[in-house]
Amino acid sequence: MRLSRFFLPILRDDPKEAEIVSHRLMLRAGMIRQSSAGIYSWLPLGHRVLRKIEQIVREEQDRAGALELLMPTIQSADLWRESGRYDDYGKEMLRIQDRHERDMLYGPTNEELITAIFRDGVKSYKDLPRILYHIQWKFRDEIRPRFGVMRGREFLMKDSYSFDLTQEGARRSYNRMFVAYLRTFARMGLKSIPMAAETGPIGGDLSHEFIILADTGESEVYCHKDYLSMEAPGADLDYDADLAPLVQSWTGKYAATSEMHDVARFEAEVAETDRVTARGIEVGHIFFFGTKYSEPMGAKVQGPDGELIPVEMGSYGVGVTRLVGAIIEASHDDAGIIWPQSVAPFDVGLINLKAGDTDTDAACETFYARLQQAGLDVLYDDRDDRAGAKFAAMDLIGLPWQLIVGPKSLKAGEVELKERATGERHSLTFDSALSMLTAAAAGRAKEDA
RNA sequence: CGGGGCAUAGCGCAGUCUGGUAGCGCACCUGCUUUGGGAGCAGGGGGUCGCAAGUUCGAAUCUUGCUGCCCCGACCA
Repeated sequence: MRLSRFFLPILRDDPKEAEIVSHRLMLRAGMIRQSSAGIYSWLPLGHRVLRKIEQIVREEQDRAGALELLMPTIQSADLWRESGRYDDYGKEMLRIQDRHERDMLYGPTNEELITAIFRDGVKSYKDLPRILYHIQWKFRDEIRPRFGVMRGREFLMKDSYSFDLTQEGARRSYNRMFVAYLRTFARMGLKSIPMAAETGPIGGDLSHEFIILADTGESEVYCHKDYLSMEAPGADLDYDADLAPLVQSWTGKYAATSEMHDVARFEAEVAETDRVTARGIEVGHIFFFGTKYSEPMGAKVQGPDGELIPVEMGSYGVGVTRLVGAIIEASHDDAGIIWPQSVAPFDVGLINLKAGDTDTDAACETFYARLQQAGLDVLYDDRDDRAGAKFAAMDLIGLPWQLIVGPKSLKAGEVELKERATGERHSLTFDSALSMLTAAAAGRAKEDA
């Protein structure tokens, strides 16, 4: 993509309404614009990141055996009356009427809808277990939206729902999603830690929040320091194997958000030198809720003995739009965003330091073509602008690599390759730079495999 | 929903107290000079001053009502 043809409305000054760093940077980098409180338009740069995150989530869901579908944003109130939540949900739910004055709502979540779909389509225990998911816009009329896309009213969410015959089966589904989440967040360059969360109506230990650590995170978290060095399972993981030991290894030590924090337990279970107190952002939440919806809504299957059994369900959410902000909170510096390679809107920014100079232009055109041929996503800054302005813009939007091409280095037969994360710059031939870049991209592809 | 604040050009702001027909920086357009970390000079374009009513010869400025947005708290992926 040539920057001269792209839509990238960068702001030099901080918009005053943006308090936290991710919100400021997203506005300044031309990723989003606010439409109204807690509702945002995603501009091309932001949209690219959103799609990349969505795709990683999708791939890991698929890998774990979940099946993608797509449910509507607008739902009928009748379904919610079946579960009893129409009256319980309160003002967070956006209620609307169609032209026939039928009560409708903009879905804040999809338990009712998925349960209805499931109940109409599945009658036998032989069709279990299943995990279904979709990635869809939700609306929750938060009392006070804030922090940009981190707590918007309209947000993109991946929500999965598991259906099992027994609680033991539900635990296996839960473990699948648990492990899928470890991989999902790791692929985005995030350190995520599962933390025990408030258990639902069923109780038990099947509820976890996935927290990523960021200095500017909204909640205080406490955990054993071993979690910081644990590696998410690799791509060779067999989801059909018994995942319980793996889940156990990620839940065996102390980890809690401030709501669940128990100082006495923390101090008893974790040696003083192993205690970590940090700040975190919740990016995923998984829980088991048994027959809460299947019972009242009649989602039952026939068991081997012919009896009707309400299915055991769980639900598993990932805040896709929130992740965009969360990644920035976890990865930025004074100059701007620092995208992990896997979610970066482009792999590399090609900077023409002297647009209009025949030799430099020609070299850049060649490099641009060759980078693309190598399968790299390139943002080519071909604008006639000052070097400083180009550096500043490229640092702000945070592409992982900058390939800097100017007459001086060209004369020496070289280009400069700058790594955004470290600021390190290497002078080298274009061919060497190209192999470094393709190696970095290959590394990313390998993680994905 | 309680408390506080803001609303003037794309962004950041001044002007409001003391009414006289809108200004600054950045961004944008044109030209010249510049050119490796947000250049200089000159010339330009862009605003129903959030909306509505009122007071007045005259309202960004005063009065009343409304709306939107932000911050702090209770709630959340």
